[in-house]
Amino acid sequence: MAKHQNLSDELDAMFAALADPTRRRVIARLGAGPASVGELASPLSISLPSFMKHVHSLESCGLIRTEKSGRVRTCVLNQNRFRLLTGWLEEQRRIWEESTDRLEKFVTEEFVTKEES
Amino acid sequence: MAKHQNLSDELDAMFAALADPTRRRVIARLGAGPASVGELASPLSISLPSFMKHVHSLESCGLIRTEKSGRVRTCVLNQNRFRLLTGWLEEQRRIWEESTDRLEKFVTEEFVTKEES
DNA sequence: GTAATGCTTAGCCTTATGGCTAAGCATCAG
DNA sequence: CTGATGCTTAGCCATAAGGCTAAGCATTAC
Repeated sequence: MAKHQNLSDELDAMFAALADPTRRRVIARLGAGPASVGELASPLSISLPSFMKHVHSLESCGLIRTEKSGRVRTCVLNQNRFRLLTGWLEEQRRIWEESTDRLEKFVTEEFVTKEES
Repeated sequence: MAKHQNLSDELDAMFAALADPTRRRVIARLGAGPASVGELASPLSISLPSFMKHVHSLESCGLIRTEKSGRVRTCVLNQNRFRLLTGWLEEQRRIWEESTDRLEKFVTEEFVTKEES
């Protein structure tokens, strides 16, 4: 039930979740549509208990949602969640582009100043 | 000297590097321009040796570059490196949008078929 | 009702991560 | 040349991550 904490903790969990090729593969597979735990695990030479840890990691950071029906647990991608990631990355780009702009403005002003003198 | 491995390992390292608030703070600060290790560490109640581990983590995954001049090590952001991340994220989006398109096409065709019959 | 299926729980093991202190080493300032 | 500065190295420690096996527990198929 642990609901979303602050943004920083959420980013921690999402970036950590994506820092593993198995979990990125799951994400990529789920992009094509929902799948059961068994379907997701079968192409991955790894035991099911180990695989379940990856599923929990992805679910607890919100990147996927899962639901159990009968004995089958189905996983679906939660696309909205990716906005937090792209949002952070875009923010970084904004910061450095702003700073680049300032530098260019400065250089231009210096240049003009020198030209004028 | 360990040069870049395969894309998957590079993504592992970069996502892992970003899964830590201290390192994200460093990235954000460097967006505004280069800084020395000391400048970066001073606002962060953490020992210098501990902080250096974060610097190394960021450098070894390529997100920053550093250079030592005299006794000062200066760090700069390596913006290009972010393309690998945004590239992967965009690829995921492409996958799921493609699949959504296919679904819409299917639904439309079903609808047309039923209308025609 | 029995057996197979699909996941789950429990618990163990090894390695990686991220913090620390203490001590070292190369510059730079005076 | 001596001391302060700025980073570095070495090494310790606690916790978390990610793998495994063995065993359990509902559901579904026969």
